[in-house]
Amino acid sequence: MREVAALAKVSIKTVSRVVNGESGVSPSLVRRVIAASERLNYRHNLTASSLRRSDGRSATIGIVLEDVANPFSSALHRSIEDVAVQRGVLVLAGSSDEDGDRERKLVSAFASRRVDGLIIQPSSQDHSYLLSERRAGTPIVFVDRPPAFFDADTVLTDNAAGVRRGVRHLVQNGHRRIGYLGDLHTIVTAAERHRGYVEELADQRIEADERLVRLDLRGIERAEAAATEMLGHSQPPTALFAGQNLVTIGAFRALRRLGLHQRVALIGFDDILLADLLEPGITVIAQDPAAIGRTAAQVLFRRLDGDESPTQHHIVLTRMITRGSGEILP
Amino acid sequence: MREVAALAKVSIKTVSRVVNGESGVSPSLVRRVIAASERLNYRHNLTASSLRRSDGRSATIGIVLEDVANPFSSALHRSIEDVAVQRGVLVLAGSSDEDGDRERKLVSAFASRRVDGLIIQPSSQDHSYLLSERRAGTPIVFVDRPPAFFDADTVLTDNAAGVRRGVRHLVQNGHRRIGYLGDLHTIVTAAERHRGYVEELADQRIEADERLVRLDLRGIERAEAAATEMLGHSQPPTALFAGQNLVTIGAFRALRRLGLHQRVALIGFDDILLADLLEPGITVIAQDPAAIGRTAAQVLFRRLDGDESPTQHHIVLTRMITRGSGEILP
DNA sequence: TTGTCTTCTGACAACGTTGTCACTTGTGTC
DNA sequence: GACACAAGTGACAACGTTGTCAGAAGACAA
Repeated sequence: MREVAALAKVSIKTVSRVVNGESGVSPSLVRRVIAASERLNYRHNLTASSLRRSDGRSATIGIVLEDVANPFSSALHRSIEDVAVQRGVLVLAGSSDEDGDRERKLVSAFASRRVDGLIIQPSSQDHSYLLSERRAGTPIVFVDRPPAFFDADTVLTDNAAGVRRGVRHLVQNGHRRIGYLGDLHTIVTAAERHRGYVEELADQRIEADERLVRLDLRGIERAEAAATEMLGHSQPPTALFAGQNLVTIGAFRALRRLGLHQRVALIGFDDILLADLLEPGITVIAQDPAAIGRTAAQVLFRRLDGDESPTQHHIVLTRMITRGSGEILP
Repeated sequence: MREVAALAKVSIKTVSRVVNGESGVSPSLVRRVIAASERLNYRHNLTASSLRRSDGRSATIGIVLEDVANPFSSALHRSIEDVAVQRGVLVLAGSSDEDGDRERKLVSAFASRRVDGLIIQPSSQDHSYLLSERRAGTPIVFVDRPPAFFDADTVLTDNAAGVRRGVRHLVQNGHRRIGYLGDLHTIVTAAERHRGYVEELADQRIEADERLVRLDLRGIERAEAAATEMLGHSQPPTALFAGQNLVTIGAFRALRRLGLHQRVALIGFDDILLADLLEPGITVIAQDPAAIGRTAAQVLFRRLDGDESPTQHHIVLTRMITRGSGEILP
């Protein structure tokens, strides 16, 4: 910047004004400064700028995802990015791998780089550690799952309602013995989905049968094994509800291997790429990650613009996509 | 930092030494400084640090992907992140959407934030604009596709060889009329894959038939339409090679709709989630995005560690995964 | 002419760090 | 006891910017 100022024969302050597009610089000087910048290949240093600026903004936000490569998380990432670019804000992303410790380390690394805001898909069981960030003025929005021991804006899917919708669909098709396969019960969303199953059965006056419920199924193989076992019982379910992505795939594999995929109904939570090309196509309760990410980013930027209203809790609705597997009759 | 120094009754320089883990500070002072930092909830400011540091490192790299939410790109992202975290480096990611202009804007935004290095999955047709970054000392690595008008380290898939392997597999199974469906020919990798098809047919002494080649198929629908049309000819192909992800899905849809999925062979480039659950399972030439990302990150960090050897060009091999669709006989 | 106001410009300090260098101890050697 | 040397510590400037404030130059009215 000093060199540009020297070449343009102005003070560095005037260069700063031009670079920041401030008004009150005569057109002739603006031209000279721009010409000098281009000739010297000058690039504005945002880190120095944010250090000096009164608001200290870095035009960067940090997001903690479960895994940047996981389809749900990366869809969140993309829709957050789309809102951010419109404001010239860049996104630092990191994967927590369902590990509270990595989540904390990422937040700390983001904080060291003075991000303007944080969006977190939480893994940790206790978010009181975020109090210091909050005190430093960093807005924080939680997506997909609520925080624990910490009050903050959230954007969540209505998990229980989505499951209830799917279970009701199965009941309406005449099913009474509906199996449930769920993810780790410690994950809040998984617990919510299981609650939806239990409540809908109760509402439909169908007696709960604990032999038809298997939780803590992490990954495709576990789910496949559990489904295979459940279908081998003397009174097997006539329909299955799978509470998560990979669990759905595992359940479908089990049905296929047992030759039951055209006889036992299946509904899964979360859409699956190519689900329409399978035989039968898999009926799912689809989340809307793009809407979740977009909403979260909008809430975050409103906070950055000074919105100090009480914490907001947004719910994004699910949608049932019928493709065949959920419409198999008992 | 000043406050911490005051509370610990030392100079701010000593606090700096402790924060950076420099040797030569007596244990008692280290304890006092750490205690004071914790009491004041002090957080090291990396932006100020990198501004002052002689090497100017920000412990942040920037990556330009085609789309952070696309499975191939996000797998790259994840494997780059895995290498970066080990060095305490964070990743700024952005999507170019196959648009050279967005690519340039992202690079410029990264440069303003003084990233230590760049990894680019290029969209632009001319990378000479990167000369100024190079001159500023920022190492740059290209992944998936080579740069144009610019010499830099690359990590690429051997596209042509992968396609040849698949086509050879079809020929060995007795096919002579093999259709080719490809992505935009302006994308270098797509052109390479098409070249592999042409060359392997020539090697196998099979005459090229231009009615069996359709390029510039962007997206599932286009591919589905082109495949449908090609299969309707008087002398239809007995096998199809699909040069890209979505093209494979489109081709499979067309085969299914025409009831030919058990009669016409299909091999696709790039693996597809759930391809094993379809009927038949789809045989693919699988890339290894994790290996590409890992290698690229390793090359980048070696450059950051001072490696000034001539530009390196790494090739990551493909793997054929047979699942049934490629083993259908004519 | 003088005074007042507006518009443009620049000098200087400061943001939170770290590199440089000089100073103060303490230890060991002759 | 004098001296050299190592280890620990701090004062100060500097990194590249922007906020503050003051001053110069010109326009206009009295």
